[in-house]
Amino acid sequence: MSKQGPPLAVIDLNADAPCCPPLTQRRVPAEAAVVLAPAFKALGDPVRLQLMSMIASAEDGEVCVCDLTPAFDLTGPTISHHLKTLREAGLVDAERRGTWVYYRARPGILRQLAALLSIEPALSSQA
Amino acid sequence: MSKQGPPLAVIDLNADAPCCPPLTQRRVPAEAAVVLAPAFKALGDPVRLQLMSMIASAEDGEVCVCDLTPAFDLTGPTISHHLKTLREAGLVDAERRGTWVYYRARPGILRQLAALLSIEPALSSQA
DNA sequence: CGCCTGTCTCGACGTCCGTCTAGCCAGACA
DNA sequence: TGTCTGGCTAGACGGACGTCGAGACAGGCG
Repeated sequence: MSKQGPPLAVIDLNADAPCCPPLTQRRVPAEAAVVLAPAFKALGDPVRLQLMSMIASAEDGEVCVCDLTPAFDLTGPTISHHLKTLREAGLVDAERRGTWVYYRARPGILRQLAALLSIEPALSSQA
Repeated sequence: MSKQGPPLAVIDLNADAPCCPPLTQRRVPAEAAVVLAPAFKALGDPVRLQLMSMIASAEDGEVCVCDLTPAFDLTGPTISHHLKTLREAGLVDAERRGTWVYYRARPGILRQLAALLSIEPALSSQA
């Protein structure tokens, strides 16, 4: 392990402020690309994109898995697998309350991705 | 073929206006998810994310492949393959001029993706 | 005209992904 | 306490993906 220090830890996907300027303005650093790419990858499936949308647009900010599963022509385990992928990508959080499991979006990383793709300059806290 | 009208053709990834409201506001329709997911998938690789960034942030709006290849520890064919993936996802355009091939970003689809992830309401209708 | 440089295409190989079936665990209710 | 329902995990299989090497094609230059 001859890693040269911890240059990766600085990238916080849950921070409110974007980690990097939009990719149209400056080349994305390799470290940031390694961290952010899995999030894009997780959204790179039609089912997961819809799941993410259903979770993020939920009225109460959260959705029961029991409402997610019947919306697709897929078995329960498959939906569960996709939700796990979204969870491991840091896009959603899961919480069990009684009988049901509820999923909730993490706005921080969504902001990161949006900022990276945005055409406008990053008008956030960083001066 | 008892399709009720053409619901798929309306999704134009190169349009300036977003095809759908942000995914935090309304569930992404299945048709849109099928069209948009491949673009996210194409960005779901660290190499392609950096390639996309290098192309989109280029000074002159375009980059020569000969400037892209040496930036990675990968062979020429592999970079070419990644560029082809970006091309097939509609994210970039390629043009041969003389000896070299130049790549250029397509801002339309980038806007689509950014709008989909944005937290703010869609300020689309305004031209 | 012939050679050189730059880039893409094709084929191959190992790995990862999406989906399924089967089975297990946790909580609710009688 | 027994049973039912909801959701996750484990294992397997077919297909797609990432990478490479070899070869082909286009353009420039002497």
